[in-house]
Amino acid sequence: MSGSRKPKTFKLRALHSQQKFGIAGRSCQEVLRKGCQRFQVPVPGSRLCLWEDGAELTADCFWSVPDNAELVLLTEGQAWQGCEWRAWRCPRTDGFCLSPLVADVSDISRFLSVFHRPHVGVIQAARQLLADEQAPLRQKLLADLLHTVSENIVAETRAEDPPWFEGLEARFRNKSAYLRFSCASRIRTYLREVSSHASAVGAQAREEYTRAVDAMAQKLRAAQYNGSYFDRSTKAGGRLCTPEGWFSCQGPFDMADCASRHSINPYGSRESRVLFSTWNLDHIIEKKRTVIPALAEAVGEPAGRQVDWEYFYSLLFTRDNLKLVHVACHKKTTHRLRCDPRRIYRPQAKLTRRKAVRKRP
DNA sequence: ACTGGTCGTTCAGTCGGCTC
DNA sequence: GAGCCGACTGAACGACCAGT
Repeated sequence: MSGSRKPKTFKLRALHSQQKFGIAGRSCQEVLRKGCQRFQVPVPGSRLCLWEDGAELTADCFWSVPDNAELVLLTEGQAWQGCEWRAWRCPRTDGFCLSPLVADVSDISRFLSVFHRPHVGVIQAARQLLADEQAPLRQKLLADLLHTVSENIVAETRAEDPPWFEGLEARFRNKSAYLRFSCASRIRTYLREVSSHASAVGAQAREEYTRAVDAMAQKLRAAQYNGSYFDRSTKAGGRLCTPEGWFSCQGPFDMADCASRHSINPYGSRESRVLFSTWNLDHIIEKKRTVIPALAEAVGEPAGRQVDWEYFYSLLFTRDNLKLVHVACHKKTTHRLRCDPRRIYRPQAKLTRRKAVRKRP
């Protein structure tokens, strides 16, 4: 009879092993044989137990075990009492519930999945625990948990998530528009700083400096001050976040990535929005110490060459030279990086060629 | 009403000079 | 050499104002 049935599937692991393998068979013996082969252990003396409660898998109960049940392969002399359980009071029924303790990577993964669509009971239980909690560490863990599960990331408009907009001007009607504004505002400040440096440039070079700044300002206006970097509704490539609004720290200026794996979703809650304002756009090649002085110097000694303002534009206002970093990854020490001397002026060959083309009738 | 610019302020950190 | 202090840097925000 069992021969006509579809093979039963299991997840099998060896005792104390983190790795699990999918395995299927039409009988207890078949699964055991395949399992022994997989883990390179002898069949004689080996047996299969349910991971959950340690009960031995026998021919009698083989077909009644749920599909994809987790099994532990035990060799001679080994024993498995089942995973550890802990009791907790369910706020819904006010009765005790049992759940397995976190044991390995896949279990943690399952544990984390609770936060995607948290059961109302989980939230209530956490609230109740937090209300009575005195230990700071547990307070923090519970508060973080509650904060995470109460985020309303999907909501976009003021009507959908009024608390998110608390303290913001009425003109901001959706989250993306506000974050777009916030980014553009930061970048406008950079432009203002570049512009205000004109007074420090020698009188002769000032005109050229102002011309370069004007060109950059025009390009920046056309790009809407690159506000799209913070706007999750922008298409990929134009934003620094995921379509859901998650930003990841890009790490200190001298590192390829963030060792602490900082991340944030300012779209989730008012608190996250406020916290996000402490994240910085860090110039890899420093704006004030390096880029602005280099631009001022370049316009001062052109020697017939034309300053490549677009190169400076990319250094000052674009992600080519900007890293979004958590405040802890924002190193304020001198970066000691220089502008690329080959890119400060437009290539001479091109200029000559352009002039030549212009001279033609 | 919206957009964009300006100004003042805050905060955290680095750096160099000075004093003990 | 250690500690203090002021100047400076980098980044951000809110309030206010002017133009469209």
